Amino acid sequence: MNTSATTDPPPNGKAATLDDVAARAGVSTATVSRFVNNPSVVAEGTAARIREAIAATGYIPNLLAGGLASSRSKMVAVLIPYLIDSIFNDTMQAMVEELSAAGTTVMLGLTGVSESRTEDLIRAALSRRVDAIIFTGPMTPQVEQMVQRSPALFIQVWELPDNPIGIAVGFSHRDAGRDIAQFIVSRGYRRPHLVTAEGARAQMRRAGFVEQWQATGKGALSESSVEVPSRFGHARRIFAEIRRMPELPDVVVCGSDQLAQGMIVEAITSGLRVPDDIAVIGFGNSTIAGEMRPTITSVEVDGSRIAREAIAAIRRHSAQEPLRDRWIDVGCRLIARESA
Amino acid sequence: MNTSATTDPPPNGKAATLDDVAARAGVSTATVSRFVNNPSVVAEGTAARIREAIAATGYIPNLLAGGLASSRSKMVAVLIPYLIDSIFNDTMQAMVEELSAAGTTVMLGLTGVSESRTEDLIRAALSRRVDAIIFTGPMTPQVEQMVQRSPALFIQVWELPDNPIGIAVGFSHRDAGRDIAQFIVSRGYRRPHLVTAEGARAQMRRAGFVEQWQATGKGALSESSVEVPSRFGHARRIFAEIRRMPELPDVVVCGSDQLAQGMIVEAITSGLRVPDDIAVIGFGNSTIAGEMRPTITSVEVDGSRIAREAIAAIRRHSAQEPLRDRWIDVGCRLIARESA
DNA sequence: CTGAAAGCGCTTACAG
DNA sequence: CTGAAAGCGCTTACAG
Repeated sequence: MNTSATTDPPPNGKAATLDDVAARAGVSTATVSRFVNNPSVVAEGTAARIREAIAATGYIPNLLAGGLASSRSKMVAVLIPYLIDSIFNDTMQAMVEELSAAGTTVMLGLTGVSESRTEDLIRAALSRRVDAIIFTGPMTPQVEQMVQRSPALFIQVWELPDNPIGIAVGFSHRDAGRDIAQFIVSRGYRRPHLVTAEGARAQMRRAGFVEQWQATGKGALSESSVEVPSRFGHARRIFAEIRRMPELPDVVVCGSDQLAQGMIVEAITSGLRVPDDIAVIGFGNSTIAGEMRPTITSVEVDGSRIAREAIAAIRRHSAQEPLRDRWIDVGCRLIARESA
Repeated sequence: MNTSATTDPPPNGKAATLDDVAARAGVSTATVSRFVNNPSVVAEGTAARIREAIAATGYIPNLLAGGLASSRSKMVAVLIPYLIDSIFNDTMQAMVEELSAAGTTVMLGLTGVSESRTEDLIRAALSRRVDAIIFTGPMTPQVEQMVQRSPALFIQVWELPDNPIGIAVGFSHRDAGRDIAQFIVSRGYRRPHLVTAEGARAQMRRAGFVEQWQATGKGALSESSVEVPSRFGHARRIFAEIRRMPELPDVVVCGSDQLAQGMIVEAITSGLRVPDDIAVIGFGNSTIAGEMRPTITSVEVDGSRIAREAIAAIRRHSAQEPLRDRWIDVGCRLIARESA
């Protein structure tokens, strides 16, 4: 037990390096490096001396140097549109936690809906020589080109594009839309109102919904659109639109649980009962879906699974193993609760 | 105008380096480096040739190497407890956006409430030789020690501790608590119910509230406590507690707008009117505060200002300028809306 | 299991 | 305004 870690000042003014540790432990820097990265390959006696030296010097490896030398940065970029109210938040929470637990540094980029910002962030990620880029945004030719010539693994999550550059971990938004329509039909709703955000994924869900509704539904479909992301605050305007309709819809299909929550608040405030007078369906199964009153019928996406699959793929890619699949379909499932 | 950027393959299989650019432009690597980091110091003719070479080779600087050589990583760590429902989200959104816009890479760490995880993340940040660490968690001796011997600027945000290690950008939670009590008194409420989360900052607000209430309030104060973070989902239990009380409180003071939102939903669902039967106050002035029905009386914290001050401090620190203040008080202000 | 040494791709005094 | 060269702190074949 050596307690000098807290008392020994660094040898000089600056941070301890591998050299300092090696000198103190009486071994070469190569051996210290091996110990730090893969302790099992050094003899136990040597390891003990190195451990002591690391503690005594307060050595913290310089991953800038390490990454440069090994050309493996152990860093992954995570690019999402917003931090606030994003439908990806649960997935990203799991993603960031698991990456950190695996010793990977997470670079966060907020793309908003700006293509130029997205490109800047991709460029920044490539500048850091990230091992992978986890991406939720829409592809542009610029992004595609930058990413293609880089060795970083490009992972599109929350969707399954036809031709992913790297790999995709997600689900079919078209199928999700169909599932919702099917559910609505099975419950006997006849006047659905569909609220769709402008993004590509939301449009895919809309397409699936409309397709299925036209095939099996009975009654008229009305629609509204909102900016991305589908937020709580959009509900006020949408609800006003609905109230102006000659006949009230019997179910409102929302692009997020936050928007669904807003619709419920608007409905209740104006004296309607949910789901009796008007039913509401959300999307994403965020935590509040199960906590709202009434609880919100929503579509669950297994964010942890997406995170795990993405991380497994990164691990394989880093180990030079071939990627097994270009598409990893994690599916999604509708959870019927009180609101519809 | 040179369009070869999109057509020229990289010279060999790997990414272009400064050497490639320098060779193509017929200058030294030093000059290219200067051009990349400070274009104005190179002659215009030279600059033009370098620009062409960069475009042609698709050169993307390696910031691992750059950071190692300059010992300025242009990276900042942002450590927050959660991505979901966090009261910091608006501040952090602004922070990340402004950092990115300034060309700084953001390393994101999710500390949860775990001290060991916090320490791992601090260590990871120091391993990357970040220029600064933006921190919202509680200090531990371990964290303090690691951070103290590092050249990174340590910035505690959303609070003003007595003795910050680096600097603090925040506000007095005690004063915030006092302000809320004062508001309540001024509105004539007499039976406040205070819901406090376990975290240190929430406890400070509680202390300020209780102090002020005892000095100027009239009537009995009741209390509940919740886990951090103060979430929407906590409302159900708290409301049940309140209903069991012999006399209903006339105002519920919540630790976040999300919790306040939950309280409103619970109240309305059980047939109470807000604020007539029971008033509700939030904290943080998140976007939903102004969007909820009724809109939520809350305490505004200027997240953008916190972000800007933090970034200005980082800039000064990186430029070796002396820090001006150890505490930057951005204050906070109560915004009266419909809910109380 | 361990060491000597080259090399990763930049930056930056220093000199001109 | 520009170049030659040392150095940042690691990793990793290669050899033993």
